[in-house]
Amino acid sequence: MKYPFEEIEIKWQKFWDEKKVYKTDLSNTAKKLYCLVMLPYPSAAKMHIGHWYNYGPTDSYARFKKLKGFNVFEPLGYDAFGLPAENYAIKTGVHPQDSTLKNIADIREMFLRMGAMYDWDSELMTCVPEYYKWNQWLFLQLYKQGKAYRKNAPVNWCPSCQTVLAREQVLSDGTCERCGTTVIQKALTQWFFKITDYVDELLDGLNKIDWPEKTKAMQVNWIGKSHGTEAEFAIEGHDEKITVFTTRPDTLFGVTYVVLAPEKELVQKITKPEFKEGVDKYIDSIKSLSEVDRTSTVKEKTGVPTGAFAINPVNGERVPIWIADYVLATYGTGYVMAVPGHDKRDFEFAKKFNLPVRKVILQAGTNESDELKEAYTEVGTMINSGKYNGTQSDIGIEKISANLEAQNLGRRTVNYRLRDWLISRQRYWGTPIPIIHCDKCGEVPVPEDQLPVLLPYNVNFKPDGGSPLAGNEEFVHTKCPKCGGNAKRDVDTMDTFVDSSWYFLRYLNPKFNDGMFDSELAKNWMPVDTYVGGAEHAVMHLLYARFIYKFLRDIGLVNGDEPFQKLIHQGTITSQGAKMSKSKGNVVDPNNFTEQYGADVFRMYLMFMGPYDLGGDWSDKGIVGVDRFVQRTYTMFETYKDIAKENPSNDKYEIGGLNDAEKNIYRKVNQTLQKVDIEIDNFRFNTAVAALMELLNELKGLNECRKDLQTYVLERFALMILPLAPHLGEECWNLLGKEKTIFEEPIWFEADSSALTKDNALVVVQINGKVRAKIEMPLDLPEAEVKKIILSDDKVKTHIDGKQLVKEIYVPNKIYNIVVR
RNA sequence: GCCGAAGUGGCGGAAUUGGUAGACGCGCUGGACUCAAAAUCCAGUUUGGCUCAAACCAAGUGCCGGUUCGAGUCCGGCCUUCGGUACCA
Repeated sequence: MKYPFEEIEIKWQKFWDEKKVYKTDLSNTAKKLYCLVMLPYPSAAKMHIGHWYNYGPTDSYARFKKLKGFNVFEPLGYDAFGLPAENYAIKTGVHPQDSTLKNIADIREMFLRMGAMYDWDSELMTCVPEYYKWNQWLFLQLYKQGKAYRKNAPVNWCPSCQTVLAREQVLSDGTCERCGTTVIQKALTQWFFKITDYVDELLDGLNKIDWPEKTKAMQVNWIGKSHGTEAEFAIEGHDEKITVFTTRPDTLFGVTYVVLAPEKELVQKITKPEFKEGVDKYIDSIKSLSEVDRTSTVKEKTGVPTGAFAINPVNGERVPIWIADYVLATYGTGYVMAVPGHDKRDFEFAKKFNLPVRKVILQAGTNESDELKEAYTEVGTMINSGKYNGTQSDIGIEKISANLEAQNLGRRTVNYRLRDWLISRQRYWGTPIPIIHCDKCGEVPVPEDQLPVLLPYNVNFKPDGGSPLAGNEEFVHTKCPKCGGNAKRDVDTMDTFVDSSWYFLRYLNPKFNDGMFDSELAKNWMPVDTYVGGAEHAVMHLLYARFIYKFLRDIGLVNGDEPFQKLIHQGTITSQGAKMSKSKGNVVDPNNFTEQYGADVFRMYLMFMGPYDLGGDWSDKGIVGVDRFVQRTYTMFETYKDIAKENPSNDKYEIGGLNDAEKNIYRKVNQTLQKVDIEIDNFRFNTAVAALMELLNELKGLNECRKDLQTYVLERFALMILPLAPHLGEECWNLLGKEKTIFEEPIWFEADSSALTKDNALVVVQINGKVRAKIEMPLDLPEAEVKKIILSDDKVKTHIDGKQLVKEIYVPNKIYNIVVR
């Protein structure tokens, strides 16, 4: 009979639900395992194959761990605030709350259909006051410590999303991470979280966690720590100084000009009157450029002189001050000393504007008088550098830095690329920022007992350039908590990455009323043991969550320094070579396959396709193979219906007491047990499925085994397939005639180690590295015996006859390599 | 440019510490069953040579070179693809 998946899937889902088999007892922490998967965003677009690929295999891992005796906590929630719902509302008029709740219902249904073992009592969504109240509370705690602050700064503005973005949310090509529109720069007063307070810890903590090296490298690069020296250049005729940051103080003698970022205020102060027009014009021309154009490395460098001069602290030399857009106001001090001889960018710039190039580092094997064709940026011997001449430049770095410090003209310092996290959003569908602006008292935090600041339902969320909440009079007008006078609420909402930076703590008790989360539970259940999600969050979510976790630790709410111990990235499933998206029209609907083959086959096929972290281009070519495997499995269990009732198995069999067919199968099943165990544990589902297929092929000889051994084998087969195809697994177990289901009483069979050995060894004979024969012989034979057998082999003889044996290498029970001449 | 990962049959992909390359699956070919087809089952399937066939021989894991008794795996130099990042001083 064909495996009736519709019937069987519904049957077990209902059963699991009724028995509440997935409810985790959080009071039992002896063998706790927190398995977390990044919470889905409930967008209007239906779940696609990528979702199944993310959630299905992770659930299989969690189930496997449960069978292995772990007390597994596997929760699920919804990242329910955010732009797409609001944009959808603008387009269709459907309120974000309504569409979001509907989408959540759809997603939940899909997860049930998948047969995932989520603890539904822990389900949460971020868009309800019970949740976002605690975003506000978190904000206030950060605020109290000066870690949430407001400043006017040039920020990234997405003209399409009509909101500012954090730096991490701007892609490398200068476009918006969400919508792909080119982001522009705007100076605005916005709220920031001071992630930079934790910068060193965020860097060092990476050494303590089991994450993909690639991801750690991305965070390291993003944080961008660099050691260097600040040097002070006096400005001719001004009291102010220009402090530059450099990683190469050894090249200070090669400075031939100084460059300021055009937007720095100092520029206005020092520009000579006769240069003012040129400078103003230049600054204007820069403003009209987008961030993409501005930072493009291909673009020719531009700049203008200010007419002012700076004094080099090491040699008192007078050098011109320029402004140029290749110097960024946001990195270092915004001022740069230019050493064209030994910096690529400075070289280019100097060549273009005919500024002098001075060689101060001599490349080994070249002459002082050789003209520099390009900047030499490596270590060399210092020249034209006064008393440092002849010094190796890497030593010169130390010497000059020490000297600057001694003269109070500079200091060694550290610079970071990481900037504070901009969390304000000029949008509606998010957490209101709990701040009141009072004319008298200024910025006043909403008292904690007045939280949550509710997000009003009625609001005009059509974009008109400002925050939608500003249009809701009732929301905006309030009393100042300090003086009682009329005041206005902050009308911005928070970046949704705030929601997702601590949701995993809330899962432990989403109904908790006395705080952000149940701190006691968190102390017992954190860190998350295994976290699975997309690599695209490497420098956004995964950095923010680490930061917030460290802050929560500092205010005593959690123990430990890192929230996610082990991190796994699932690969991306593409379709026709591209990411699946509605606009490309290449979205593959999972329902096509679940309707035809059932959830188990589909899940298993996704796992069988290839390595989990690789992803790949979608093709349904092989799904019939997995379907056949499931059909054959089901047929086999039907054939042996109720066998466990009539012929209970032993826990173990003595190899010696088995006939050949039994021996083979007994060994194979135990080998597979060991293999499947290791493979699933390491998220190598493809090889786990393959091992089970191999076993099934071997079980053709099952009817030649004694009955109770048949039970032994089938019990193990059912158990192994269960994490991968949960409905089928339960059904198979049930067919054996078992009273209890596996998930009521999770068990796992350990492999019988005595069954993993072989009777014979197959020794491969190589002659000059080429395989010439394969000879079966008893295990662990002394080498001399082995040699005797091999040299008497006909095939071997033909290859060594008449030749001289030079060398022999024997790898016991495996390889015998003979070198002849 | 820099950082990271990958490149294996017609296809998806296997291969402890260097030790039988191609597991498992798809597809294809042949056969069984069938009036026929589908489904299912059995056998074969890296390429080339030789052969009725088997045996056998040769080549083969992106390219070139190296280390080694032995390299998909290690080392050096490239090429391609995919991610990340990009004037960071």
